[in-house]
Amino acid sequence: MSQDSTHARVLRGRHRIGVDDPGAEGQTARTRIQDVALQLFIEEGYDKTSLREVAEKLGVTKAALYYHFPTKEDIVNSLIEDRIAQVKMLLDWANDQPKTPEMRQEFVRRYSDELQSERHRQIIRFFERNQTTVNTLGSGEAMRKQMIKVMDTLSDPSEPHAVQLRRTLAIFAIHASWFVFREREATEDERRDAALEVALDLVAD
Amino acid sequence: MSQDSTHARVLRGRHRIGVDDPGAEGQTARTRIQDVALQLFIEEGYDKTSLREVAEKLGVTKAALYYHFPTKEDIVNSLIEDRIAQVKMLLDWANDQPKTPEMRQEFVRRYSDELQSERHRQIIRFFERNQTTVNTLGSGEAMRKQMIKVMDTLSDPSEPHAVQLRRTLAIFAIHASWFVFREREATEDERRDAALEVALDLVAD
DNA sequence: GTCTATAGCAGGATAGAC
DNA sequence: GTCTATCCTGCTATAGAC
Repeated sequence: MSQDSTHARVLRGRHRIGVDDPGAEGQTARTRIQDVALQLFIEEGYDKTSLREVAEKLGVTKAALYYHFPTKEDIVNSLIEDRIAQVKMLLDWANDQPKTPEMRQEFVRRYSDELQSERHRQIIRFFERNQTTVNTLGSGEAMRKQMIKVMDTLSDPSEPHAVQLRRTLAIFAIHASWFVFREREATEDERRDAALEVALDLVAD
Repeated sequence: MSQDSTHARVLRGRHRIGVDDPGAEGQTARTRIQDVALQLFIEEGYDKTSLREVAEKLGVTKAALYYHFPTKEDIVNSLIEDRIAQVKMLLDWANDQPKTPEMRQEFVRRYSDELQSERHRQIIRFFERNQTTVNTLGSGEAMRKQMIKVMDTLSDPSEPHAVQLRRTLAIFAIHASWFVFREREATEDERRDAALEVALDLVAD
C-alpha cells in the first residue's frame, strides 16, 4: 500500500457533481444540488442544515457548491422560483376563464394534478416547514403574494367572509391531506381522491 | 462627569427581569422571558433568534436568562407544555361525551373560544412557523400526538377518508383564518364568526 | 469544476464575582 | 438574580492552486 492510501480512500468518495449536459436521469449539477438540499431543508430545517452536510451527501466539498450557487439562500430562491413559475401558469389559465363554480372546480383539479410532481410537493413541504426562513427572502414574499392571487381566483373580497374562507380552504385541504393521512393508513390514490372530493365541495356553490 | 459615565449609562438600561412575586400585570421573570422569546421566535424564527437578542430586548444579559432556563430549547418546551395542558383539558371533556355531531360542534366552539387567549394564538403561530425546530423537540412530538387525538375526537379511521379529512379541516379552518383575513379587511370578530361558521359546517353531518 | 485551507464571525453555554 | 468575561464550536464565505 502506498503511503497516502488513506487520503486516496477519502478522495474516492468524491466526484464531480454533474456535467452541464444532463445525464441519463436528466440531472444536471444544479438540480442534483437542489434535490439534496431540498430534502435536508425539509428534514432538518433550512437553518440547521449546513452546506457541509449538503456537500458531504453529494460527495463533494462546500467550495464546489459555491461554484453553482453564490449563497445558501440562492439555492432556496432557485427552488421557489420554479414553484412560482408553475403556479403562474395555473393563474394565467384561470385569468382567461369566467368566474364560475365550474372554473373553480377545474382550477382545483389542475392544482391537485400538478402536485403529482414529487418535486413540487417537496417545495410546498419546504415552504410549510420553514416559514420563518421563507419570510425573510424576497422570493418568499413573492410566493405569499401569489398565494393571495390564488385566493382571489377562488373568491373575491365582495363575498361574505365565510364564503371566502371556505373557498380558500380548498387549497388547504389539498396541502393538509398529506399530513392528515400520514397517521391514518391510506394509499396515495385514496389520499388524492379524498382531498379532491373535499376540495371540490368547498368551492362548489 | 465621572470617568465611567459611559459604563453607567449602559447599565442604566439594565434591570432585574422580574421577581418571583408577580407584579401588577401578573408577570414573573419566567413569563416575561417567555413573552419576549416567543415574539422573536415567531418573527425571525427560532434558529435565527439569538439569546443575546432576547436578553437585550429584556434589558439583561444572556447569563441572566440561563438562571431561569437551563437551555434555549427549554424556553420553547415550557411554552409548548402550557399549550399541551390547555388542549388536554378540551380532550378530557370530549372523552366524557358521546360521539355525536353536537359534541363535535361544541368541541369546535370550545377550541375557538380557547384561542381568544393571545398567548395560545401565539404558540400556535410559533408552532406553524417553526415546524422543523419543533420536530426535533420531545415536546413537539407530544404536541403532534395530541393533534392526532384531536383528529380522533372529530372522526375516526372507520369513516370514509373524505369524511375524516373534512372534519379535520375544521381545526385548520380556525388556524388558517388568521392568515386568510390578514390580507382581506376584516375585524377580529368577523374573523372569528366566519371561522366558526365554516368549522361548524365541516363537522356537521 | 473541484480542491485545501482559512478568514471572520456569531452562537450557546459556563465560571465565578457580586 | 444578575453581571463580566470567556470557551468552544460550527457556520458562511473566500482565496488561490490544480
